[in-house]
Amino acid sequence: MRASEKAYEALREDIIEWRLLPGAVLGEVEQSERLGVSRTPLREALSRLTAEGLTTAAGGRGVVVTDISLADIDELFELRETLECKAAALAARRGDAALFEQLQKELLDAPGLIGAHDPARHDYYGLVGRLDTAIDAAISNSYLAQAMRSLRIHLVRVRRLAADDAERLTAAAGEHAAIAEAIAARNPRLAEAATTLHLHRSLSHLKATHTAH
Amino acid sequence: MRASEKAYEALREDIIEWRLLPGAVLGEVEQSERLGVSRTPLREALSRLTAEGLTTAAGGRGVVVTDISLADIDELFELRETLECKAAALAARRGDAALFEQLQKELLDAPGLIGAHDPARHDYYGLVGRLDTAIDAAISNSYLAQAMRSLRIHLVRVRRLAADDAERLTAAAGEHAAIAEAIAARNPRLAEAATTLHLHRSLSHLKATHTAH
DNA sequence: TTTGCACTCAGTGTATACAGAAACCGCCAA
DNA sequence: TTGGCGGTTTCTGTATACACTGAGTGCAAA
Repeated sequence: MRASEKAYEALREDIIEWRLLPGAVLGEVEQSERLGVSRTPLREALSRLTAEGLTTAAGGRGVVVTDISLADIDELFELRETLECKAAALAARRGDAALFEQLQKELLDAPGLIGAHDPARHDYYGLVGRLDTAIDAAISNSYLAQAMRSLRIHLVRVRRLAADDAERLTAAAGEHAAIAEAIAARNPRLAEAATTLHLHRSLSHLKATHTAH
Repeated sequence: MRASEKAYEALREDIIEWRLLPGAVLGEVEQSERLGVSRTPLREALSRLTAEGLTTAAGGRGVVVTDISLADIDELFELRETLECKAAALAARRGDAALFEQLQKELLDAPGLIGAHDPARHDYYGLVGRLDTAIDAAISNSYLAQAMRSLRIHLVRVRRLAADDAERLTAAAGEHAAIAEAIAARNPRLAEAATTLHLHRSLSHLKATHTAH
């Protein structure tokens, strides 16, 4: 793997996992020594992070990890609803019904996954990730897919703020199943509605746990 | 101005103005000599361009200018309609009515600008740009605004393909005026409808002139 | 005591040298 | 004639040295 790639992955993980907190200054020399690469590939990594919005250039004094406020989360979900509703509707028109039927079945069995001994919810998030991937492929619109990918980077970071309690995840799995069902049924409006519902519930849960802290 | 910024602007202009055609290979040494900067800032410029989708990394052999097919234009407008309709609706809810009333008036007078001796349509595009900026500001959603900005980079490039005939520009000015009017009237659904109409007409015109070539 | 200026230093921005990898060309063999 | 293999070459990827800018601090003067 290229050194710049390695540095990028490492820094992104550190930011998403909240090991590097908002406001932290990422000096080029400091980080290049920490990650064992030279300044040139590290600069490239910082450029990518800044372009994605995970860091911001603090004129002259390195880059700092961007903060995420409650207002940001609202904005993020506003865009997310716009993009994902459109994506779900398009997937319902263009997607492979059999694939989404299969995903629906697996999602209905997801409560079993959540109950299992998997602290990181690896299986569950993997399944949800497969639904995302399937939708991305079904919409066959690279620009929309790209916009959703760049959005998900921020969402993963926000997700870490919320308590991943089993109750919410079980409900979320059901909502995801409803989305998959609507797409499999080739019903764009229903897919949109199911997505809207899911996102509103996610946001409510997020805000509830966030304000609790 | 920083050398990397200078290189980025120069390359972006060259690509948008179709001086660097799709498929053109941008070698680091070659371009750094042409633009009078060293390879390091040029690499940063190429990274940004690739992140934005104007170029793609051609594994091992530099980066190449990306092509834009008719299918790409369809995808681009699919995303554009999604984002701009949402933006227009939000602007209608949150925007400053007086500002958009003013813009509407100016847009209704735009046919005068188009008739004037201005081969680059500088005044006209400036006015449309002010409407875009006003909407960006009104939505007060940095993520949505960012998504729209990255989209516009590609759109400017596509616009150069279409013949900027006075007839179409005059009609477009009227459509823009309708959008501004709907926002000023604080009517989200109307703003959305006006935007949908405008984008469909733009796309039709684009396709008509494109297939003519 | 406060304000302004200059000096210092840390850190980025740029250039360049070197290493490694991938593609192209030519040659040889089947 | 064509396919494969190896050398050469040119490119990117990385490291590092140097320059310049901007901020912080300390001292002096009002």
